[in-house]
Amino acid sequence: MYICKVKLEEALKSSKFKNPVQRAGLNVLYTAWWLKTMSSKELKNFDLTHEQYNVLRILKGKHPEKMCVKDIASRMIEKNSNVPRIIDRLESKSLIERGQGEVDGRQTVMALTKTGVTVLENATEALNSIWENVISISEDDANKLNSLLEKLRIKE
Amino acid sequence: MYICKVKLEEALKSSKFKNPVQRAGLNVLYTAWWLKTMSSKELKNFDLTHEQYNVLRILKGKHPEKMCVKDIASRMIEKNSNVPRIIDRLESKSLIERGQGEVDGRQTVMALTKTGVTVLENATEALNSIWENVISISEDDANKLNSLLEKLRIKE
DNA sequence: CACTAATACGTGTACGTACATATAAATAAA
DNA sequence: TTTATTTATATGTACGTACACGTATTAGTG
Repeated sequence: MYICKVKLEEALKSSKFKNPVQRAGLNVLYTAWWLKTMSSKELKNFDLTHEQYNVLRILKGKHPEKMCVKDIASRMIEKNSNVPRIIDRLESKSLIERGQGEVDGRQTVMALTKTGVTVLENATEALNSIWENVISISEDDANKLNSLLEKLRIKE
Repeated sequence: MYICKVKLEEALKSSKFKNPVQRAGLNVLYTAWWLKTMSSKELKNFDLTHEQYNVLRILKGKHPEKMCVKDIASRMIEKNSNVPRIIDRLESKSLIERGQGEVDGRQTVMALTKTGVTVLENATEALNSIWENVISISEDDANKLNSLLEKLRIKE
């Protein structure tokens, strides 16, 4: 049902990898694309992009407290996300409410609206369900995968 | 030296994951961003984006044969890449030469120029070196990682 | 307090993605 | 061969990223 459930060699139509480490790097990039595409297709039903969903999910973590742009940015998966623009779209869809910070006037602070909470809950349910159905890996293997990804990123 | 060499919890400032599978999914997404950002910073020295480099690398695989847009697209990591636009930029930098297909007039075919080959070789050397220095995982673990990523993507 | 530096956001630009649509050429069908 | 369909590519739009720069506000310094 879902696209490109294939070995890396088939996905890239290539079997010329320098070494297992290079193959692993490309495999991570390809798997990330696969995950993101799969999730995006589901989120489209809720008129959300992957990034907009991510911001809503982050806001939910503190709800009903307000968060500022910087705090949201620091929790995004992609660290260079241009949060103000993502916020613009969420606000125009009335999923968040935005205002100026009272303590620090430089800050823009925001929180989920009631609609935002509802949309997020529905989207999360759908997304969790998709992930459960599509990602075929045991909890045990997931733990191993987590450990290896951190080995890849972290020296020592 | 390189950004965000930290556990996922620190990177996302969150430790609330639904289960190891969700954590693994987010870990893949974050690691991919990390790899891509690291590579892009290096490729910038050659005035290339990650995607432009990818197209050059694909063309190199058949060089000096020409390839058409479709063949390149099918080998890209991100399967929705808008190849014609990436090609535009490579052509304007004289890294590839583009023409109409002779066998099939619908096709746009292209090949690396001499400059393209040189730039690619230099960029590849730099990129390989960076990956070797920054990715801290043994070949053995890389093999395990490859196997787990495919377990994640592929049913059965 | 006045002045400077740092910080939080906003915005412009180049590039890329996702997707819909357009166009030309090749292929299939009548 | 004429018409219809498919295929290969190009292009327009909305969205996001990466990065530079501008502006307002706060914090720090003399």
